[in-house]
Amino acid sequence: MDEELHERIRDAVTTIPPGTVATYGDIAALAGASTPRLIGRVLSEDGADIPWHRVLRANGTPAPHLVHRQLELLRGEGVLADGQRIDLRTYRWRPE
DNA sequence: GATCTGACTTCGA
DNA sequence: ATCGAAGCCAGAT
Repeated sequence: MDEELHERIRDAVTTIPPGTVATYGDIAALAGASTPRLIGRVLSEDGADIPWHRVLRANGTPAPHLVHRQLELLRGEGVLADGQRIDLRTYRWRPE
């Protein structure tokens, strides 16, 4: 069922605690997605009711068009970005 | 149906 | 550090 994967991705993103961030690859692996691309696609479709701003790219930088928005939202949660890149080793969410 | 596009990642040069 | 190519999924044209 594709819908299950869809919801699983949303669930994984929603599971990210505040003040923490995760990469697309992490969400993909966590949700069982075969490719991180699905994460971005799902967020663009249903990323309205979930903390999509806690999802960053592999190098710690948000998407090009959302970079400004991301940094602002994250800043409000206590996640300070070093200029344009976020310290993944500091803020990266790790599932227990 | 085929083609393009898009919140991506990873490797090699 | 920068660039290009390949792999991958779903929706839109």
